[in-house]
Amino acid sequence: MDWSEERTATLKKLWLEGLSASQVARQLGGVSRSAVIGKVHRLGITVREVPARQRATTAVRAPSRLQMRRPARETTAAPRVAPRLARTEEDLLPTSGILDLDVHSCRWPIGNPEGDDFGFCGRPKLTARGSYCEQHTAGAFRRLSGGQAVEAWALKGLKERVRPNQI
DNA sequence: CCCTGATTCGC
DNA sequence: GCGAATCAGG
Repeated sequence: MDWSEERTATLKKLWLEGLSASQVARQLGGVSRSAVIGKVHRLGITVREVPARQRATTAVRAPSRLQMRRPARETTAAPRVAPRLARTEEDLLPTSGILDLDVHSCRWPIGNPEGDDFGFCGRPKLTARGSYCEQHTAGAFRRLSGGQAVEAWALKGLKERVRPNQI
């Protein structure tokens, strides 16, 4: 079995509906749970629209599959320097809903996750491994007149609900 | 033991 | 890009 466009779409749909990896695998047929998880990661859709009632894990890194220790890659980690506030409102306009996100989309969350306006920046990511576009990565964000320097989405109270590097 | 997702890396 | 193997957990 290969990941045809159709099967990929089905996977994406079921996963975002909140089915577990094994459930998705059973429904698709011909693929293992691992295959589904691998594909989900490559698609960059780690966070689901409807979280499973029991999220089994809390994002722990697994050691190397072999004994071999290699230098830790900095792949899924958020940028070391947290992006700052947007300088203008235009910078905050989302271009993507969660269904539009792909591997190359900036995952900066915008709006209220429980509201209709919620979306993601969606502009091209600066690097393949990173999470954000150039603006959201590079410190193009400035503090507002208040003087505070924190992520815009954190200011809106989203921080407790959204883990940007896993979206 | 059943299950969950996360991660690595040979292929 | 793919996914088995292996990890940390519920």
